[in-house]
Amino acid sequence: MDIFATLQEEKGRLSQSENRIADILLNDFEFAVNASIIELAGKADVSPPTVTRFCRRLGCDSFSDFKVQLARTAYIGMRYLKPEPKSRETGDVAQDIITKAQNALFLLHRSLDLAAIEQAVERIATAEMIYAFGSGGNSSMIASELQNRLFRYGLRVTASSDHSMQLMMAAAARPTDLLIGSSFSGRNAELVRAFTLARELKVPTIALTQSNSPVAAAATITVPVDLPEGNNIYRPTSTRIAYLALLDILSSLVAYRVQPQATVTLRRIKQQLVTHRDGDDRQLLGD
Amino acid sequence: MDIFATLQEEKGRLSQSENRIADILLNDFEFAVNASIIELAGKADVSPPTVTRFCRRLGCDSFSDFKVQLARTAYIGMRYLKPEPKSRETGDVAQDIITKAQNALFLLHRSLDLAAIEQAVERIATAEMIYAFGSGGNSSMIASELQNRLFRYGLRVTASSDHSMQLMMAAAARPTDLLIGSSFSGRNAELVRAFTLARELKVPTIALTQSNSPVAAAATITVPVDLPEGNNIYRPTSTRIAYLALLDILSSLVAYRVQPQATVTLRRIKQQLVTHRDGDDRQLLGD
DNA sequence: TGCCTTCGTGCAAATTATTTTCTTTGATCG
DNA sequence: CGATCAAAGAAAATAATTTGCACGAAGGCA
Repeated sequence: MDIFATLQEEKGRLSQSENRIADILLNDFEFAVNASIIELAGKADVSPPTVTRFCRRLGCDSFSDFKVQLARTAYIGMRYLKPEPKSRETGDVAQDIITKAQNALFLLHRSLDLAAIEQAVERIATAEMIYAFGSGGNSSMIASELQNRLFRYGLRVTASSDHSMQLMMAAAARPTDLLIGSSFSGRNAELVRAFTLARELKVPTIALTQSNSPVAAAATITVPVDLPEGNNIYRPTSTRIAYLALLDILSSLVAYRVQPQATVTLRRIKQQLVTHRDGDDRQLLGD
Repeated sequence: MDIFATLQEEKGRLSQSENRIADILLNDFEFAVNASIIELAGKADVSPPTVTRFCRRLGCDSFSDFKVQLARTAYIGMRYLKPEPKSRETGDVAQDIITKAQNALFLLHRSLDLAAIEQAVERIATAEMIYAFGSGGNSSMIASELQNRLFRYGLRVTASSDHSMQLMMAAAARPTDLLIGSSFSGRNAELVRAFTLARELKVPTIALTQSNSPVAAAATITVPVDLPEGNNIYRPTSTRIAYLALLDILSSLVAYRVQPQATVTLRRIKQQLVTHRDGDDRQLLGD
């Protein structure tokens, strides 16, 4: 549990003075991590003991424990408050992208719906056939990644980014099968259509998408991904990285769930690769 | 600049006592961030002043500044020392994957070769035609991502994951064109063959791969990605996320480089999507 | 209305942590 | 074999943090 999450929860229950401290944390965070308790107290117009009590309230042992926690979290967690990269220099752009990506991961982690994930894993692990759908570049990558992951565990899976094919596949699917669809925006109307058809045919569906979106509404299970998008049109979507991490989580859990089968299949795949390539065993399962 | 990087540099120039302190940082990091100067000094069998001097040496103002810096960096930077997730519980697996991903990004950032990136960007921005190659699931994703990104900026690009096609395309390419190949392992022999052919034909090549690998050796420019791989076979590769971030960096820089052209093309693509879909302007460029 | 309790707060003292200064030790080099 | 210097500890000085206590305001209850 990180300190900003706790702060969020406690907020409202805080007193006036404590609120002033909280404001400084949120507004002048750099100052807060570097300041001593006296400086911080001074800036918030409270006495040092009040700061100590504030820290305790947030679940820290002491002021210095508090600062450490703060520094930990904030390295990642606060950066999304900073808008745009300093310059177009290579180094700055790189820094900005890395930070945003780490941040997307941080926010994803914070907002993960574990119950939904568990349900989804169960469905994936037990489906007789899996159809992974996604279009538009980003989501189509997610769909083919799903295929790329799941077939390694011995599951039957195919991916499609073609709307017509998706509809036809949905029509061909059976109630023991499973549709998984990804939509970053949640407003892919064709995916909604495929999901709706699946519902009529009693084929279960999993959506990886924004909650409260048309796609989410049309699915049996929604694994929500709710992230703020940056607004630089050149800088598409650290969201993609969050989705990929979510895929990692899902497929790792699926792997554990179907373990014996997965080990055998992986070994077979690896053997194929090694025999077929240059015999170096260190290589990855798929380059 | 983070503290572990500094530690790396200074190492060797440190005295005996200072080395003992450094060891504790590296081995029992959790202890180090939480300990007081006295506890830390005690554990390292040195006096408190020695610890203070050590902190100064590493570029910090004081011990507490040092702790803050440490906490900041280490939240991400040290986790790769921790081997495996605590359990197979959903929450732990999620935590583990997110951490590893953040970590891969951290390590990527630390090891980025900015000069190589700049050279690559220049080549990409000025190529008449770009061929993106990658195979085996992971790298093929990178190749198609490259296509997915670059075409948006008005560049001419195609991707292939098919070895035979890659060879034929390399044979068809001209010196004003560009081959970009990705290989996580660096030992994709077919990619080496395509690059070698390109070299004979004076077609420039960019490799996104491990340095000191056959693929790197065969390329005109190598943008190195050197990351330690986790060894859980079920958990393939937060490396993929690092590659994707690198792609983000490259393509953002390319976008800046070819700006006017990029804006026009993006607007056209967006217009197509909006007209074609449900008219909601908030959607992403490609779902 | 008036008393009592509770909570939030600051002050000052006590405690603890950190840094500075001074000194010793041990190694290196002419 | 000293002279010099870096390294490191001891003790003192300083600064930071916490604790104990008391006061005052707000709200509940007779």
